Amino acid sequence: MKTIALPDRDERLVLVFKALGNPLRMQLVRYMAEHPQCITGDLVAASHLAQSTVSEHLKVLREAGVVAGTVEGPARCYCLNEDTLRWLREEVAALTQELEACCAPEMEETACC
Amino acid sequence: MKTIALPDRDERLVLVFKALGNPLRMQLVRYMAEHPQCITGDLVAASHLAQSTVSEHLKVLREAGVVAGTVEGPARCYCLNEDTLRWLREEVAALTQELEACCAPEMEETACC
DNA sequence: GTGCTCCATCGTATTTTTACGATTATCGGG
DNA sequence: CCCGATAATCGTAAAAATACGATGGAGCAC
Repeated sequence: MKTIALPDRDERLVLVFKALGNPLRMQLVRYMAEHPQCITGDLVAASHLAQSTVSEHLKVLREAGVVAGTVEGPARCYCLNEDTLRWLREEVAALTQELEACCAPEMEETACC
Repeated sequence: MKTIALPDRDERLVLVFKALGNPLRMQLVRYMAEHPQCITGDLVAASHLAQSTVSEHLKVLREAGVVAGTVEGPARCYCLNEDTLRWLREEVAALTQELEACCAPEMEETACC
């Protein structure tokens, strides 16, 4: 807690959550899930927003490791980073499990949970 | 896409991601995972921030359904909402699976992914 | 080289988030 | 009923995120 920095793991986790915690970026991610080989221009067209805006959002997703963008001729081909998504799923699962180990069996009346 | 609202599912997903996409809130969640019966005051003490600040963050987590706060005498007992975390894990898993169904086997050279 | 297409970055205005102190509300104990 | 303890809410200031047009840069065709 306090002023001390978060462990790298949580820092990355927060970065990924923050990247996914925006409506447009969520839509971009969904679009990429449905269109595995898409280019920035496709995403711009689908979003109905300015090209620069979409580009900024793609940067956030890139920096969080949620997507990868490879140069494909003059364009850039974007796709989701499966490793990150798998890692994210496991981190969320770990949170749940940590809980079950604590709150699990017979403490119904002891307190809130 | 466009100006049309997101489906409820994505709206909720964004809300949860946004709630978790903040360093302090992440720390609060971790604290709750380790201390299943904690009170607002505990979280305030651990965070070294003003009580009102922590209370606002707890509100964000509550409204996203990430935590539940039950009245426990004059205090409020907070704990993680396991249902939400399980749901979140499944949503993330669904994203990954959707991808694997598309990009899966032998398209190594066709494009970026 | 010139030009063209595609995209990232820059500068800026607007909106949202964050953090704080002060205030208000609620629950018990006397 | 009044009090003390515990938290939520309000008002405000500072910081960050968002969206845009304009500019700049990299790749390819010619």
